[in-house]
Amino acid sequence: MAGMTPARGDHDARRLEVSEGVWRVLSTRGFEGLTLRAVAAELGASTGLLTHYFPNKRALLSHALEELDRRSGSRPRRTAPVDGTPPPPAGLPRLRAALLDVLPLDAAAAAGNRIWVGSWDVALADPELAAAHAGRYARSREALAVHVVDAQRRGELPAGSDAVAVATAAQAFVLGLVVQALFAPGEFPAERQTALLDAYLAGLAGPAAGGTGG
Amino acid sequence: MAGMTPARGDHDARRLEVSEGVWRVLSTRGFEGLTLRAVAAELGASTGLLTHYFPNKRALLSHALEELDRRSGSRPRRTAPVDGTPPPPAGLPRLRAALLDVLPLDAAAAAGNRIWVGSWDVALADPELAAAHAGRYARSREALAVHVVDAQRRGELPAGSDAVAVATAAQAFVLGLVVQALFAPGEFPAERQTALLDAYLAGLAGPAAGGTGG
DNA sequence: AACGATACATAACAAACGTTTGGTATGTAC
DNA sequence: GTACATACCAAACGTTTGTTATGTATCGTT
Repeated sequence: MAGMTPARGDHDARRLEVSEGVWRVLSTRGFEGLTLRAVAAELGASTGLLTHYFPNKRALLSHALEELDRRSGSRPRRTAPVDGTPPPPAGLPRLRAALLDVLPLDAAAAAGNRIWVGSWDVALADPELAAAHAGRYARSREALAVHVVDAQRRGELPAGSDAVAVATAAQAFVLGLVVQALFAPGEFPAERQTALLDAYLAGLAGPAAGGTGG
Repeated sequence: MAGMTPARGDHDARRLEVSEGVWRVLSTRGFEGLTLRAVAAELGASTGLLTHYFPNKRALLSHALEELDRRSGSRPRRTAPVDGTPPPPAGLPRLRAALLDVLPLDAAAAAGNRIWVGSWDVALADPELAAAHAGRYARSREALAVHVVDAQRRGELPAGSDAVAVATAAQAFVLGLVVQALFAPGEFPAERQTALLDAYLAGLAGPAAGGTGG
């Protein structure tokens, strides 16, 4: 059953397999090492296969990044787990879960984050990719802001502060922690990352007392 | 014996001019667009000039990054300004100044940060560069920790918390803010970056205001 | 004036790159 | 069975890359 007809699902499935090869090359050799030949070798195929499913290298890369975003973005493990585990209650626990989802707490998350961090160089030099990235982070901030508002309604976070600002700051915090953890994985095991995040959230909840001018 | 060859300073000065060309190419075209010919064209010279001052491309890049680090790292504008302005007092104000120095508050700082963020991809794929980066961030954290300790001694920050953890978290915060500001400069003008940082610092100072003892 | 080192420019080099081309095998439609 | 589209592989294309080789002008020293 190999090399079959064009059932539409097969085509998209094959494109996803190719994207997985792209991920593997990116996470080990970086964008600098992303060549069509490297991806083809990773798949045990030829470059002809790649050009058959994608018009050019940019399309190959864009699709891989979009697919990676869908994987780790629209289906967060901790916010809405796939197994029987119930999701954390709305409000602060769910904000915490969403932020934990970003961190490189295991090897798979580290590989994904390594790709994401690596993509920043090429994205900042390519307006189209830059817009895609900016949109992604804006959407992520909005999602976090919803959790912040929930937490404020429940009294878990001070009600006076700007929810969007809190969400933006929280995302900045985890993004920066990702970078540091990738460069010094030995110094940033999962427990330390979690502890740092919890300390950050405690700082948000702590100064509650009423007015927050500004 | 003095000066049998062209003055040593001239040689190093020329290497720095070359590095400036490297910066210009990196900040506009990214690491993907860093080629010897691009740098040569940027300098209005030939690739022969580059190979005369650097043995190969990696050395060219390493030197440019080290020089960039020395520029923005060992000579922070706000922490120890060059003009007559007095430096901010030790403790929390100086911590704030050091963190502000990281942010892309003007075009020059944005260009430098864009290079730095772009370097992460190639650095994560190159053990030698990765070690250099990890060392840089570790040193930066230590410097921040000193300011945190100062602030704790002065009662500007709660004395109970781990100074290294606070410094690490603060660096994560500004690093992540850098990334978001680079991708959405319109949404993150200097005032907003400063406001977000000040809110973060207020959160650090806030929760212990009364001193719960111990 | 002659010399050797320095400071480049010019040109060539093999390797690697993204892309194109031509071919084969296989499946569906009629 | 003919016709046509899909799914690839293998090879080649022209370009770009980092690097090397060669030439030449300049300058300090003798």
